[in-house]
Amino acid sequence: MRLSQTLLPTLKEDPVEAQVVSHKLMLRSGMIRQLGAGIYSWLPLGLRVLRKVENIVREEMDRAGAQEVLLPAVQPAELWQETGRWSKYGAELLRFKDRGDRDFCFGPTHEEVITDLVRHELRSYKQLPANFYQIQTKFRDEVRPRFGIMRGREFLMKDAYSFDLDQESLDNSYKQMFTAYQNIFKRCGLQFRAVEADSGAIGGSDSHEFHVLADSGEDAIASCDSCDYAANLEKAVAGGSPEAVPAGADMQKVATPEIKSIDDVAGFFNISADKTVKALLVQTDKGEFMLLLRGDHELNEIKAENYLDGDGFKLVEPGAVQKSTGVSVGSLGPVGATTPIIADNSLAGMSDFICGANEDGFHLTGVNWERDLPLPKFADLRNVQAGDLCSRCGAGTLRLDRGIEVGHVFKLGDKYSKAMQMTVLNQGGREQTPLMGCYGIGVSRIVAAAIEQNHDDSGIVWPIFLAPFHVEILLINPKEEAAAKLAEEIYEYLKARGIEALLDDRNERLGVKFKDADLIGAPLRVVIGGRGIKDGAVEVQSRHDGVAEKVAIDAVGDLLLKRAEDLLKGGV
RNA sequence: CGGGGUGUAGCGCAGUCUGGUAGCGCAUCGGUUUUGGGAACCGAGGGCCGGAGGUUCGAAUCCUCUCACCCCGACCA
Repeated sequence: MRLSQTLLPTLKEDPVEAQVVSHKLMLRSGMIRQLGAGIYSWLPLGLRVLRKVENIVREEMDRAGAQEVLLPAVQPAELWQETGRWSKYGAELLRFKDRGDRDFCFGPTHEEVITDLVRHELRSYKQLPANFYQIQTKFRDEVRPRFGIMRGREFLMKDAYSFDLDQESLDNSYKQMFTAYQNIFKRCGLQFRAVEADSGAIGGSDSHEFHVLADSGEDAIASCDSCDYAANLEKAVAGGSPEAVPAGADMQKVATPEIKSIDDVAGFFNISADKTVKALLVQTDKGEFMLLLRGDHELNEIKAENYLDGDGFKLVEPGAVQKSTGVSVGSLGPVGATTPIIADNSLAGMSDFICGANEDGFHLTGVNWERDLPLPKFADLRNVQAGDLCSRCGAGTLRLDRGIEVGHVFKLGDKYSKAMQMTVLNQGGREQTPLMGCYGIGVSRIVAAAIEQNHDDSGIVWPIFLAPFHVEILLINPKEEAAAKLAEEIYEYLKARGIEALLDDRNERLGVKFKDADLIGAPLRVVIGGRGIKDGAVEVQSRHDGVAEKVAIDAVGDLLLKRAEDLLKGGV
């Protein structure tokens, strides 16, 4: 590609709206431009990278035996009503009507559509297992889109859906996808980790997320320092239930005016927060519940919601707490409470703890189970913290990292196939509901994630397989005839041998070209013209380490070819 | 959804408090000189000041209503 004929609007300065480095660099390097909140146009440079990711994903999916299809982006409401998701999916689902006043949505995911297709077309167990995938634009009307392409509303996603006759076969399909995903992220040059996950709104049982490790990641992931346990924060479980310690103090009611938060309480009694117990009032369609957590722990709403198994889970507003219990939130406590109580596992061994007295302006000290209040139900309700014991091996401790979720695999079971009455005839000639799996990859998000992991102060440092170009040919001055001719020759030479080259043949000053080349981040660069050419030499430079070397003109074509091929072989 | 902020030339901003008919830097176009890390000088073009309504002799500026975008929060007892 010739830069003189390409739309590549680079920016000297960081755009004010960009918070994270990938967003800044994608704007500065002219890869994308924003059209609306969470909606972006892809310019030629960005599109090339997007296509690279897409092709890697496509190749690995094909290799894993999946078949590519393309499903409609616009979907009729009827399908979503069949599975109940039309009412359940909420405001994230972009809905609209056609001219006949019929309801439609722009697909945020495609379980319904693929199941509908397959229930009409698959009749026999002999056609299973089957796995269909597509690479397509999705729309999710996110509460708060941010970080550019990282959390956009419109984004490019690869989604795959597997159909198997029985659990064993599903397990196998799942494993195949898991392996394919590892291959994909490796080829993209990403540092990633697969973690256990909650299956969330899409539903199902087994589930893993693939996270690219980055400080700017929106998700927290926990991993054990001594075994291979890794899970996202929603799912991670801390191990080691503490031994019960016998009571040593009497229960006392203490006046605590203006003491509301756990920090206040800990400060007032001059103790650490882990000696306190906090009470939270939540509600579901099954009524109100009081949840108890150690003062220094955080509620994990997903765990609580799963445990209570009711719809409409939410924290009761402070005002409503007052109305319901007669106590303000700051003094809420379990002793004498009339709402059903569920306590986090970590409270099982606690003794002599401090909690709200269920009376405004008072707390209780020296509280003990069974003596002062009945033993409640215990459950895992909290987020793990760094340093917690590992629940898998019991020996290691957990650490927390930030991750960008780039892939997610689920075992859906028969959730959708059953709801949509998809059956095939089994070997015995009876109708049987197949089991499904679904497998997503955020294709556009990978582009951002890759930049988060591969950049320096000057710009992007692309891993070879995602690089928009393998080589940038930097022609110092197009008016310098010998140099221009040489640049053209190298350009054609590389192109003919399958090496993607960008020729900067613009009539720009040298500094501008260098800055843009750094931003764009092609792994290899050759500088042609100026003082070098008089000595019969050009300069070959690696973006990765910045090392430059003088190369004789005759040798440069082959050297670049070799360098590029080495990189492509090594996948760096 | 709640709170905060910003909309003025392609981009970044000043002007708004105190109304008088729009300016700066970068970018763009023409010219001259320059040419190994974002050049210098001379000249030029480009804006119904987010939109609608109102107040006024007069509105970017004051009032009302809207739309868009950005940030923070929605993990707290």
